[in-house]
Order: sequence, then structure tokens, then C-alpha cells
Amino acid sequence: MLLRLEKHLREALRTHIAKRFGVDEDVVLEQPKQAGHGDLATPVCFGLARSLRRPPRMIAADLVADLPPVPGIESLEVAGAGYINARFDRGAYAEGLLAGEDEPCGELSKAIVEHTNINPNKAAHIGHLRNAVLGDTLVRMLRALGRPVEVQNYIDNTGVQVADVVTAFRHLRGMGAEQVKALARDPDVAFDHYCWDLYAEISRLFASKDPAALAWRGETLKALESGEGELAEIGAAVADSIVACHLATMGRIGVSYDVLPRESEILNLRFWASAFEMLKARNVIRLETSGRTAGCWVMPAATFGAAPNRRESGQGTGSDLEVEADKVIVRSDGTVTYVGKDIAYQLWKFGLLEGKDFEYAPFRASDASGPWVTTAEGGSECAPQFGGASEVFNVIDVRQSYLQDVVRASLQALGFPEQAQRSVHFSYEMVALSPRCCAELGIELSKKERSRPYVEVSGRKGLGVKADDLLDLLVSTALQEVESRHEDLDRAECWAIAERIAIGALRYFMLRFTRNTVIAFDFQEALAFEGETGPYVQYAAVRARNILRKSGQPCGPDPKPSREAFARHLQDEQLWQLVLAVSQSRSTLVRAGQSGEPAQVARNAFQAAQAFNNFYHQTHILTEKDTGRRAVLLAIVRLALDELTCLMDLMGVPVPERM
RNA sequence: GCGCCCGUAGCUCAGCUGGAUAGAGCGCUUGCCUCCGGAGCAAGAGGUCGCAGGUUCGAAUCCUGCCGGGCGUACCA
Repeated sequence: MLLRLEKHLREALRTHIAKRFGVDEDVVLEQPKQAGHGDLATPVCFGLARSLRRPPRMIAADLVADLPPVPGIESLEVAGAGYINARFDRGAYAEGLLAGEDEPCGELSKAIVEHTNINPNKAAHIGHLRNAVLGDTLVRMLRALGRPVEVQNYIDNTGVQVADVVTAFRHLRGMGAEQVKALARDPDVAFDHYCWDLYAEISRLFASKDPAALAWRGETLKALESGEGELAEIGAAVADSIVACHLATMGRIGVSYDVLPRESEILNLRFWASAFEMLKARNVIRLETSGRTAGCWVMPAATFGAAPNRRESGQGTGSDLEVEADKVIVRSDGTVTYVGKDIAYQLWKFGLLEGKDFEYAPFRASDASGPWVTTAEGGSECAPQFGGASEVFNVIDVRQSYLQDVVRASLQALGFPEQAQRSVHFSYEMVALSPRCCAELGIELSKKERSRPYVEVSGRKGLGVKADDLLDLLVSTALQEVESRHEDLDRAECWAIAERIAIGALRYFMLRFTRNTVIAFDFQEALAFEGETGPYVQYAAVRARNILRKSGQPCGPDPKPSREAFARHLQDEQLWQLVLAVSQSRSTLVRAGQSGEPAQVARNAFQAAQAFNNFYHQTHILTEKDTGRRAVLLAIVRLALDELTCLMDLMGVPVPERM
């Protein structure tokens, strides 16, 4: 509704300016900070003043005087040094909102969102939660905008990290494949949490450069790559079991996936081999014959826009400058780097890997509605078609920008400029630990670390907060609160409510920061249920719901007040401001989609909740004697609830029945 | 060295394409439950928007240079 009005006003002003002054001026509309300045304003006359050589106020006066009526706009006025302020036809606006009028979205092309991507060798931590929440929210936003979206979670099941844990099982614990599988099945053991400690343990050994350990690791890597032998069997058991743990953890906060592409299939099905041929054929990479990277296939730095990093290696004659920024794609031993595999994978996502595709099987044989996982052979006949998108969003933290640049540049250099342009690195800053958080976790910090504002999470060091632990803590904290408020409910009901509150608190926390803000994680902030938090927003929705329930018409059709009734009662400025505050979701969604900033949705939800809570406090709805006014108030409560629900759905924040 | 990001209230952060008197939460001070649930509402104190130039009718926002901090720049992922 708001979008529609903006469009009408913008176009009306633009065509009128063109007709009146013969200038094609882009009309910028903004929502005034002060209510007294109207519902929409434009500073367009300041820009016109320059080219027309007239004072902005005079131009504004001219425009306002003979602009034909704009549907939905009641009045225009000149204000300040030359602003034009517009006021809406309040009755028509509210009526339109209640009818759910909106701009339709056209047919949109398929997008792939890849997120989560946790190495399957240990439990998920808070950094992974930020990734998953951002990714999942992006998915919800794109879908709300009418975009078909496929969600992928890439599983690096043959990499060093899995190899490290396999090595630890074999040599530190002396366990064979059957024993590891038994451990993974043991209901009393959180397998991913077990591996968290095991991984930290063997990492310490590697860090000490223990020669035996390094030899074990090499042996394991080879075994994983070949896919044969007991080490490979342990590797598969570890990776599959941990992926199941990750899916369970993410399932707790409402995050799910369509397909899990695995690195083992990228290798087995020779996706890389195919991409390698393309890269060679189109001279995107070259075989280095001398220097530091002799024997490697490298991508020249210029291809991905990195400045060739020249460092003087000799006496500085200028002739023996070494270019160091070239990126190795294939190592001198012939194995492919991670980027290489990522290039192949990215090509497949766009349907550019001719003749290559995965086969798919349900990840859990018993669960047909769960995600599909890639297999090399023997896939299901009824698997959907995956891949082949026209736009790809890779949700990965900002530290991987360099590698993402290389992937994007490869597509460009291979002759796929459109796909390169539509390869979006949806980046975000890391979640680190605040000094206080480290103290609470009993982590000892070095002098250098103590002087910093935050400490980086490190899976290798076992330094971090596990996702499940944080969730458990949130649930138990919420449960105490719920139980103290609801003596009438049994424990299971309280638990269910506490879980929804915990999810809301967590997801809102991860979304309220803009993407390039480093989150210095702090338990006190993350566990807060008051102020700008998920539970605050949830509470506003619960209040709205309670009013509607008690009004006597919980689910039946609400009596719709007439336009005149709206117009009359919305003369109350406070009520009108509330209606405006709870009608922003659509324009917020469009704006957040364009800027790729889910935090805007969170902010809008908080502001809508704030506006509603204020209204709730000063207006008694159910005791209102004037039935006409009561109907209008109830209709506004309905609008507020719908708006809050819409915004919370975008964020994946549950809307509890009560709390 | 090179590349990217950040610096706004005591703390944590918003501030959309430059626009009217720079906003919120927390913390602090003070009010508010005979009425739809107080996870709430209202009010107050608190800011040379890192510094210096520049562009502009107008700069927290754009440009340049400094200062301070972070992250990249692996034949790890």
C-alpha cells in the first residue's frame, strides 16, 4: 500500500516536472522524521533550483499549485526552504491496508542460496549460527519477493578438517570404523560435541609439529581422497554423523535445506576434471614452469583484479621482481585446491558444466520431506531437478572475500560475464568473543589478546560457544521466566513456549547487527529478553493476539470499518502514526532486498512493536464504549498483528500463541 | 607493502539513493498496575558523528590526506 502510494506520487511529480519545466528529474521520496512534516516528503525542488535558476520554494509552490490530483494523496504543501510534503487520504489508506492491496511481483528467475557450509568434523558454533540465520533470512526474503529459491548446504567431507578428526579417532583413541559408528549412534553421546574436543586435542598435536602426527594426517588425507580403506570408512561415518548433528541443530531454529552437495561427489563425478578442461581451453589458468609456484596451474592475479604484488627480491634492479599474487588452482602434486573445486561447483550451480550432474538420495532414508544429498550413483528416480539457477548467493563470512573474488573472476574469464555478475558473495563479519565472554568461559587470554576488543572464535583451539549450548541456555533462561508467569501451564507447554522465545531471541540477535559489523559475543546481551530483542517483538504480537481473542471474534471475519469511519477516527494523530508504523513491511522488504541487509527487517519489526506497545498502553480497546471507534481500534490491532507476523516470518522468529 | 572493512551518547549499535532539530537499546535518575498480561509505558541526564581539508544551497553520509583498530593477501578450508 505504501509502495503503491510512493509510486503514484513519484510518477505524478516526475511527469509534471517534465511537462512544466522540460526537465527529467529523478524524484526522491523520504519519510519525514517529524510527523508534522507529513507522510511523505521530497526535496526535489532543491535540485531543480539549480537548473531553473529560481528559488526552491517558488518552484515548490508552482508544482503544488497545479499538480493534478494524485490518487491516495489528500494534500500537498510547501514547507521549509522548499520541501513538498504530502499527506495521505487516511481513510483510503487504512481501507487499502485492510484489504491487503499491494503491488504484484512478476515472474522471477530461480536463485540458489548456499549457506551454513560447516566443516563436518565438530559441533556448530555461534559463528555458524550467524551464517545460517542470515542465509535462511535471505531465503525467506527472496521467497517473499516472489523468487523461486533453492537452498544448498555444501558439505566438505573430504577436507583436512575431517581428516584431522579421523586421524584422532584412529591414532589418539585407537578406534576402528565400527567403534566410531557405534559411538556416533550412542544416544548418550553428543557426537559433534565429542568431536569438538577431539579436534582441539589433535590440533594441539599438529601445532607442536609432532612428526608422527603429521605423517598420520598425510596418510588419512590420501585415504579420504581415494575413498577406500578403513580410514575412508571412518571419514564417511564422521562426516555423515556430524552433518546429521548440524541439521538437527539448525532444525531447532527453523533452518532447513533443499540439497546437500558433497565434495566427495564433486570429485567422484569428475566435476573438477570437466572444469579444469574449460579453464585450460580458455587460457584462464596456466602451467607455471619456474619460480615459487613451478609445476602449479595458476590464475594470474590480474584475472581477479588483485594488484600484482611486486616485492623486490634482489638488489632492486627492477628486472627480477616476483609476482606473488597469482592464485594456485592446481598444486604441483596435481591435486586441486579448494578454490578449484568451488569454481566447478559454481559452474554447476549456473548449469554451465555441460553433461555433468549429481544423482540424489534422501539424506535420511526414513524422511522423504528432508533434504536430498548428492550421490555418485544409484540416486533416486523421483529426485527433483537441482542447480541451474540464474543467480547465486554464497553466504560466507567476509574473510573469504579473496576466494570468492577468484571464483567470480573465473566465470568472467571463462566467458560467462552475466553469471559472474550474478554471483553474489553475501558476506558478513565474524562473530567473535567479548573479553567478558572469554572470562566466563574460563579462557585464559594472552596479554596481547586482552588488549583487543574481541577474540576470534577458533574451532582448532576449541575456543568458542557451541550453538547447542547457547540454545540450551536460552531455553532454560526463558523457561524460568515462563514458569514464573504461568502456574496454570504444565511443564511441556512451558517448555514449548520457552523454545519459541529462545529461537526468537537468538534469531533476532543475529539479525539486529548489520552484516559488516563484527559481533563481539556476550552472554548478557544474547540472553537479554528486554529492550531491542526478539521476545520484545514477540510480546507485542502476543498482546495483539490476546486483544483479538478477547474481543469475541477470534477467527471469524472481522467487521471492517468503512472508509469514512477510518477517516474520522484516524484524525487522531497518534492512531494515524501507528497505522503508518505498522504498514512498512512491504517497502522494508523491497529496500532490504535491494541493499541485501536483513537488519532493516529486524529494525522495522522492532519499531512496529514499539509503536504498538505504546498504543496498547495508552488506549483501552476492549472497554471502548463507542462501537464505531472500537471497531476501528480492533481493525488497527489486526493490522498490527498481521504486520508483526509478516516481519517475524521474514526473520524466522516464531509468533507464540502466548508467552 | 597491497586490498577490503570499521571509527556516531558511559556501553552495544541504527542512520536507506547527500536533506528539515543526529536516533534506538542497555546502564543511570524519576514517575506509571481499581482497567486488554509490567518481557511493558512515559520523562530526564548524556553527542566537537576519529582529525584536517575539499565538493555542495545543504555532509555522519561523497572526495583527498592523516590518526587509530580489524580482516584478508597459503601448493589450509
